[in-house]
Amino acid sequence: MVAEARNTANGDERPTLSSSRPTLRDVAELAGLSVTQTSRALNGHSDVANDSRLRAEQAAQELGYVPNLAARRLKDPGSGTQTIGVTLTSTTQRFSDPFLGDLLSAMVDEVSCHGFEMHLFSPTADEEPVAALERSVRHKRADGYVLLRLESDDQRVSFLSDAHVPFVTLGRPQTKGSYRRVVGAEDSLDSAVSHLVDLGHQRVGAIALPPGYAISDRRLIHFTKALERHDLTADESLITMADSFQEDGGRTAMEKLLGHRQPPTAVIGFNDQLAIGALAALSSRGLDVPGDISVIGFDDVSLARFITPTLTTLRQPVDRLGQLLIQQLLAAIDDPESDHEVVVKPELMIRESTGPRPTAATAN
Amino acid sequence: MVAEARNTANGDERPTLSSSRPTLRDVAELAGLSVTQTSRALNGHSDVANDSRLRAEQAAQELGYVPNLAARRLKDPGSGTQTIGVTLTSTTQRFSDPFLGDLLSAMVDEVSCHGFEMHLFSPTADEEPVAALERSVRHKRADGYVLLRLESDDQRVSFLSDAHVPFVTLGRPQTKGSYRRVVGAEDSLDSAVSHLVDLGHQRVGAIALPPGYAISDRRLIHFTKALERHDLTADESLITMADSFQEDGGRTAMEKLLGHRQPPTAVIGFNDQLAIGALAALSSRGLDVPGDISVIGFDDVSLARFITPTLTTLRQPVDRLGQLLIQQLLAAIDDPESDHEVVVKPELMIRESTGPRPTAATAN
DNA sequence: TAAAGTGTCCGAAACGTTTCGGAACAGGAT
DNA sequence: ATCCTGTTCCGAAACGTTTCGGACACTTTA
Repeated sequence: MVAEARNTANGDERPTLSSSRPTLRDVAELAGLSVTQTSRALNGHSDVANDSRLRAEQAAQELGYVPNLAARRLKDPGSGTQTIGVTLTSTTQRFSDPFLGDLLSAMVDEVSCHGFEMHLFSPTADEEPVAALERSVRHKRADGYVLLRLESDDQRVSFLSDAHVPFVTLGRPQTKGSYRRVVGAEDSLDSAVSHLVDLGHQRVGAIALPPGYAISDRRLIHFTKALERHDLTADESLITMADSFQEDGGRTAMEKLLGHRQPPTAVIGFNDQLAIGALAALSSRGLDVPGDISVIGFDDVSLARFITPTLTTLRQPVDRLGQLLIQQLLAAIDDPESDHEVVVKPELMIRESTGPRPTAATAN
Repeated sequence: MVAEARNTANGDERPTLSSSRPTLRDVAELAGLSVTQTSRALNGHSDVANDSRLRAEQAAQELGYVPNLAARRLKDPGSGTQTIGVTLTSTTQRFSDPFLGDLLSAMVDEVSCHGFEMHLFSPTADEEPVAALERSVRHKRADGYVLLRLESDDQRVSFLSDAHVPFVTLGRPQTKGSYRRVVGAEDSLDSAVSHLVDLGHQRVGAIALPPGYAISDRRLIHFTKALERHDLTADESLITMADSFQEDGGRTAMEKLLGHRQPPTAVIGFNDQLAIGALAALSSRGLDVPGDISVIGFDDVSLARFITPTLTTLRQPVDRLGQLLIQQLLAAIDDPESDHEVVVKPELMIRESTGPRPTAATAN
């Protein structure tokens, strides 16, 4: 009878498709229930009869009911936004890096698998990196955050820790605190150095990432450790800091190394873009790779297999990294004060850019 | 008297700083105003005394008041989310393309300049491309959308048009409707062909983007037009569709072209990744670029300057594209039914990968 | 003096949801 | 009859904001 009253009231064919979205009240009327019961039915509470639940669900279906998130959040601020935030450090450190681009793609996919959405933001030009994050947190835009391109002593980590907001990091900053993180294996660079030593190289140089980032320090430390483990003298002058994460940084760094009075016979770029920049520098000097000098990269971006020579590099399983980051973050959202570290081991992909140490070692 | 009652009720020193965020009521009490007036003061309405406005602002400042977005949106659904949505077509078409990565970066920057946030999403593996968009629209997650990687007859365009949701596209789909779009200049490929003709080339091949995308068709049309304009016969067999946007697609396409009984002496890849894949194919065949064959790309990703040989390519001003997309979208949000097209002209960057037509033309 | 206008203010209602407290009812045990 | 238990239901309040309509005190105009 209630249903009948509804039908005549609303017109014949269509159930109030008129203006805006149907509300819970509309569903309740159609189902012949109170708003309360309809809410409980749709949210799977226990004290609702099976029959009622069915009617409620069917009515919701029929009306194309979609709950109003604003209202829900207003009533129950703890309900969360079903959104995760991803933040970049600065406007100049961006997705030009194909590694970051791929990582982002992987994260987007994993996020939607879990029914979440992704919120992406960066500080404006005149802001501190942490400012954009503060804004997002204040507005409760996301349930948790992924921090990329960590700085050595990253303010964002301490801010989120203090605010008790869940987050996950790629890489391990110096900042103390309990949180979840995904990091590369400690000994990743060892296999690269090992490979070079097997080929007879003694003087192994490095093009390091710009200082100030957590990952820069880490890779540097593991590189020197790897050298020591192979009884090579860690010659400080064979390590050059690049001034960017991109190809041009790699090129100028390589040129600096070639100016050395006794240049290395092999060089490891701490990411693929740096290595590719190094290759460009070598090519324009007329040097042959790997004939005159061997080059190794880090990340294994898709391009590494398509340049000439193809690039020997430490492969990071970028899809898996993205998945892990999101999974860890969701775990952190469920259990805020947790502390966990997932280690992922890069794998050396041997290609054309590495070869035996040249016999007459003095190039240039 | 009201203020006095308030004070005694709340205790002496602190104005209810206890637990969660301060509300408008707290600000009002501190300012000695009604909630109504405080709201109007903070929102810059006209019927509030200067003195009151000052007190309200100061109180808000002191309490660190941040308006509750959920409540605001609940009351006034037209107020918008200050968010724009960016959607990708499918999970496999992602930011591996450095062009898309750079574009996204540019958009993120521009978005934050305008005080907006960005919402990024993609359909899950088993969804239609339009499904993720529908979800986002239903939940009113964003005020408008940027559509990338448009398909020839893109369902998302018609869906958003029908739903009267503002959006902007990169490229021009076939779907009719009035909306804003940013497109490359019609004659972009003409300068590339012109350059090759100047170098004496007669047989110019193309590695086209996979079919089904708006941009694929467009570039193809302009390519053949450019050939005609230079009185070259448009030999269909010299045009190969790549089966992906990435390097491997370019490689296999190039190999196919090399299998031609009379291969082209110059090839244009319709994006840089395809061109780089082509270079890889040529290199593994032992062919010299540009000695044996010239190669041109499209986009000018940062890498184009660092491979060997450096890549002649049509530069897309990616930062400007990103800015324009966002600006157009914001304009569309202000004026929903607008129709506008912004044309951006790519510029030919001549580098090492193009040279004179080889004298003994029959390679291989 | 009355009417009309101006500048400033406020109470109350509304947005759509969830939840608290209790009500109505059935059945079984006392 | 009375009490208890359990199931199913609902009214009303609450979340924090904006806005509608009206109110008050003054000043200007007729």
